[in-house]
This record gives sequence, C-alpha cells and structure tokens, in this order.
Amino acid sequence: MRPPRIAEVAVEAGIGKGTVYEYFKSKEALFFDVFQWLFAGRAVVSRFSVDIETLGGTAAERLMALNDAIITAWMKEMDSFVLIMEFWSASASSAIRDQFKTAFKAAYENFGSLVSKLLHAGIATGEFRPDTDVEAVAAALVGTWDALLLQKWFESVENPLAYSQEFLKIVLRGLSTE
Amino acid sequence: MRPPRIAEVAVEAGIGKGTVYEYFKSKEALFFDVFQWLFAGRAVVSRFSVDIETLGGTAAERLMALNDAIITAWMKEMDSFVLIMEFWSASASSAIRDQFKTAFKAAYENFGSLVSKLLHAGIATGEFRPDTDVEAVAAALVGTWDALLLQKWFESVENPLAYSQEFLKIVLRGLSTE
Amino acid sequence: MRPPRIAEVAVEAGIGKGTVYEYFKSKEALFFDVFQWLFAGRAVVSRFSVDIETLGGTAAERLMALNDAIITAWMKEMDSFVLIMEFWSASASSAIRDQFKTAFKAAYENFGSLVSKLLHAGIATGEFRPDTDVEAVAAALVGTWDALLLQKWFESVENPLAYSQEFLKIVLRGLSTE
Amino acid sequence: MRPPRIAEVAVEAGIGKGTVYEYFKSKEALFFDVFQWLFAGRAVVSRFSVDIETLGGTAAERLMALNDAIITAWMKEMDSFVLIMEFWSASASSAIRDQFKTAFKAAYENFGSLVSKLLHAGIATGEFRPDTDVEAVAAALVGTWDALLLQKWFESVENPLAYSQEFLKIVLRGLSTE
DNA sequence: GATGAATGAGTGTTCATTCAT
DNA sequence: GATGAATGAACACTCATTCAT
Repeated sequence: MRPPRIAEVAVEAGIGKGTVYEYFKSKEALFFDVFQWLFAGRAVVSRFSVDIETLGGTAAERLMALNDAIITAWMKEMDSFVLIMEFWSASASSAIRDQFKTAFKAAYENFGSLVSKLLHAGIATGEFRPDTDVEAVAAALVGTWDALLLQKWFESVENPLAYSQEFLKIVLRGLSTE
Repeated sequence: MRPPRIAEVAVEAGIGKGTVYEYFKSKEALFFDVFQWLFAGRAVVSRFSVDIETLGGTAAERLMALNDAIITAWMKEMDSFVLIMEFWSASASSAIRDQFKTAFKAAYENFGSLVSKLLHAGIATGEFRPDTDVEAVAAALVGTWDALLLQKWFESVENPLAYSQEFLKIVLRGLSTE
Repeated sequence: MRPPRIAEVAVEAGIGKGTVYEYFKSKEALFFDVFQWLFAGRAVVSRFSVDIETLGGTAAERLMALNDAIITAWMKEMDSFVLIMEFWSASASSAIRDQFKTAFKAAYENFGSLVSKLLHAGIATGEFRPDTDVEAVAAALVGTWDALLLQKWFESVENPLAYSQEFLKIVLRGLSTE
Repeated sequence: MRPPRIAEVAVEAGIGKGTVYEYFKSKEALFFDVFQWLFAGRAVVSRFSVDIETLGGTAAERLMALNDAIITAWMKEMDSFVLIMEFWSASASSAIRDQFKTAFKAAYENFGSLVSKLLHAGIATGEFRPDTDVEAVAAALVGTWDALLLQKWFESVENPLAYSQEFLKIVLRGLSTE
C-alpha cells in the first residue's frame, strides 16, 4: 500500500525498468497519466452518462439510477478509490500539483454538469422547483458520493448505497414541486 | 508543499534535528500526532458542538448554524484542509495507515453523532419526519461539508458557504413534516 | 583502521555507492562475505593441505612443514590477520554474530581435522604415541598458531616462526614414541 | 551484545548520563579503562601468580595447576572473555589502538614472564631440559590458553580444560629431561 | 525500441557529547 | 558534583533515472 517503485510497476507491466521511461517522462508523469486515464478522462463521466441518456423515466428516477450506478461501480473497485485519495494528496503536495488541481477541477465540473443536466431537465418538466440552485445541488450531490465512499473506506459507513439512497430520497423530496 | 524534511521541521520549531526525536519516535509518528492534534481529537467536534448546545432555535436553524460554522471555520484555514488531504492519503498508503483509518473513523463518527443528535431532536419536536434515516442523513451531511471544501480547493466550487446553505435548505425541506 | 564507510568501499572498488547494494544486501552482509571469502571457505585450509598431501617425510616433518607454511603465509599478510581480529569481535557483538560463530566453528574444525589427520597418520606409523588425544592436540596446535600471530601483532613476540618451531619441537618430542 | 550506549552504561551504573563524563573523558577512554581494569592491570596475573607462588610441588605440577586455574577461571566468566575479543578488535581498529596494543603487549609479557619463571625454575632443578627456549614455550602456552578459550566460544572445542590438560601433559613430556 | 546494471543525490535516524541548571 | 535535555555530525540505505549494449 506504499507507493509502488518504478521497478515494481515495470515487473507488473511485464516490461523492463528502463522501458517505463520510453513511455513516461518521469514517475510523476506516469502517476499523472494514470490519474487522467482513471478519473479525469472520459472514462468516469461517460461510463455513467451513457446509461443516463438511454435511461427513461422521471428526472428523480434517473438521478436515483445515477446514484446507484456510481456507488455500485466504485464499491466494486474500492482499490481505485484509494487511488483517488492519493491523487487528492498529489493535488496538494506533488511537484505538479497544479496539473492535478486543474484536472480535478475539470473532472468535478464535468461530473457536476451531468447532474446539472438532470436537474435542469427536472425543472423543465415541472418535476423540480424552478428556484433550485442547480449548481449548488449538483456540486453537493457529487460531493455526497465522494464523501460516502470515503467514509466507507474508513468503515464509519457500512453501506454507502443504502445511505445514499435514503439521503437522495430526502433531497428529491426537497426538490419536488409537490 | 512537498513533505518537509525533519531538518526543516526542526528549523521551523527552532530546535535541533536530534531534538525532534526526543519527542517523536519517527517522522511518521510526528505526522500522526499532528493529525491527532488537528482533527482526530475532540477539538474539532467540541469546537462546534459547544456553539450548537448553547444556541437556541429550531433544529433546522441549529443545523444551518452548524453548517455555517463549519464551512466558515475551515474556509479560514484552508491550509489545514490541505493537511487533511495528506492524512486521507496517509490512511491509504502510510505504513501506519490502520492507525489513521481508526482515528478517521472515530472522528467521522464523533462528528456524525453530533449531527445525529440535532436530527433526533428535530424528530422529537415533530419538526423532522419520524421515518428519517438519521445515520444516513448525518453521514451524508458531514460528507457534504468535506466535499464542498474539497471542491473549493479544486476551485470547481467558488463559494462553498452559499452552496452548502442552498443545498441544506433543500435537505431541510425534504426532512420537514410540513 | 576505522571500519570503512560504504562510500569509501565504493570508491576503492571503483564503483558507485549504490552499486555496492546491488551485490550486498547490507554493510553487515558485505562484511560477512569478505569473511567467508578470506577465512571460512575452503581456501585457507586447502591452500595448506595441498602442500601437506604432496609433501613426503615423517608425520613430524609434515607437521613442522605445515607449521612453517601457516606462520609464513600469515606473516606475509598481517593486514588480513588484523581482519580476523575484527571478525572475532563480530562473532561476539555483530547483529549476525551467530553466522560468524557458525562459520568460525566450521573453519576451526576444518583446520583441526587437517592436523588430526597428520597426527593419526603418525600414530598409524608408530611415530606418535597411540594414547595421544588427537583432538586436543589438534585444537591446541591450531590455537598456538592463532595465538603466536596475535602476539606478533602486539609485538610481545618478535619472531613467531622461530617460536612456533621451537615449541613444536618440544610438542613432537612429547608425542614421540621413542 | 551490541556495544552498549553511554546511556545504557549510565543506567546500569545507576548514575546520570552526564555523570559518566565526570569520570571518563570519552566513551573510548571508558572502554580503555575497563580493559585496563580487567586484563592489563594487576588483576589477571596476580590472581594466578599468588596461587602459584604459594603452591608447592614440581615445576610440572605447578604449571598444570596454573593451567587449571586459568582455564577454570575464564570458563566461569566467558562473558568477560567476549570482552577480550572486543579489545583485540579495538587494538586493531580503535582510534586509540596504540594504547590498546601497548597495554596488551605488557599484559602478555607479564603473563609470559610468570610462565617463564616456572620454566626456569624447572630447568634449575633439572626437571626440564636446559636447552629449552623458555620465551618461546611461555608465549606458546599463554597462547594456547587464549586459543582454547576462543575455540570454546566458537563451540569447536567442548571442554577446554580437558584439552589443555592433555596437551600440557604432552608438552611437559617434551620438556622433561628423562 | 528494450533493457537492467550502475548511479548518487537525498534523507531519516542514531548516539556520543555538551552545558545550563 | 550530578544531571539529562538538547544537539548535529555522521552514515547506511533507497530508488528514480540514465545510458551503453
């Protein structure tokens, strides 16, 4: 659970140690590229957005479906979630922390705008209250997913899926026009 | 922003390098003790809980007051928040990560139970719906604070105080019995 | 005469400091390997035993020839003998002293059995008394060589070769059947 | 079995760490003084020479008595013998090795002259051959005692007392005028 | 292009020694 | 005289990076 040595990465990759440097300028660059590939690229958002687009139902149903998809997907690979924690740290202390910050900002905004779209759709159909601060709710919901998974890692939350569902129900009730 | 050398810590502290080891067994132990002192002790929770206890008003008002207190306090010292990100990382990759995990778990549970108390109080007075999953909401709200501050760090959220207030309003509406 | 730093060893070897660790796990392991190479391997014994085997003459003559060979060889490299003193110390206080003890035990037994063979041969030919405690004499003679070289190092003995020869003559007289 | 820290010496002595430096200029000086006290001073030689002087009997008997006294005494405190090995090492590599060498030389000569006296006495009474190289035999015998105890430490000799007795018998036979 | 032996800058840690009390 | 908190020189060891093959 200690950061892997380049030598270990090379073995895992089945290549020579020097070969790593054929593809990555430095260890830090490799680390950043892994980050990009895992979280900042299209992978994360698109994985879920596709589902959402195709999915029918009310905005509330689609939001709940997104909630379930995200939590379930991450739960299956908590190992990757641990990596996020490393990336958060890198955004604070790495030599190239600005690159990490920029990429994280973009990733959060991408993800936020996906949620925003659902919220706007709900407002458009009259399902959600028109005075909703869409950006705030989107950021908060995205944050809730992060945070419940984090607390799962610390074992202070046992079942993040159930928690997120219960919480989202309340939020949806608060958003509802009825 | 790179982890400081022990030599640098010593200079900063105005003591000799060897003296650091009179008080801390290792660099890691020093790091952990800083963590304990900053976040895992009762300090963080009690700082806010005192305010809450003395504060009057409805449960909703007190929850909002807690929200404001926490966000405002952390905003004043985002430097410390950056440290949290390092501690999250330590809980994933430090040699003593289990110590970090245990301490984080305790800290989150302490904080969560503070919010839980407010929720229970609101239910008792008939202000909040009795079928509320108190633990879930508490964990989620605590997580929202973490997450909005994190997004503030990434500059994907400009004003976490406003966002959290807007979001909490919606949550409170969802919790409300009216 | 102070134990050399790894950096010094590396310079002496004409390689980089890190390269030392490609070949030796630790400074201690390097030290032990030097020991093995110099004294604990078959090298020391075989160097002399070959001479002895090919050499003709009575058992007494061969014993005296061995005496001369050993003392002369070590005298030529008293620097190596100084190393033995360090190894003795290592067998008392090194972290891996048991490895040193085991290796020394084997080395002394190897050497002792070489002398034993000569003594048995002498007994077989009737040259030496049959009631001789072969093991005791072998251990003592091997020890005499050690000890005279040690005293040479302390300059309390000037000429260990002459001393050992004089002493061995007396021992041989005591062993003789005539 | 690692060299003790000054702090440990102080605890053992029941005094403060700084107090050690009231009595010894440096760790090395302390080490040297321990050496002096244990081996190079009057202690070692006088302990045995007293016995020898008072003891009656032939020179051979007194030599054997000395043999038994020395081996038995050291066997009782092999811990101290381990210290000798450290001192040997110090005479090779300590910063003050010349002091150790000088002291060792004196100690060996003191001890040797004790044995020499016995040999001369035996020659004077006609018990030992007059052509005996007294210095050589004395040095060799002293060395045998060292060496058998050393081999006992390495466990390549089980019973140094029996070995030394058997060996000395043979030497005495070789010394004898009969 | 692929490799891994060689490298040495960098750093945590120890512990003999000092000196203010 | 006695003390032990403070010190920093000293050093083993790691590991990202290079480059000759």
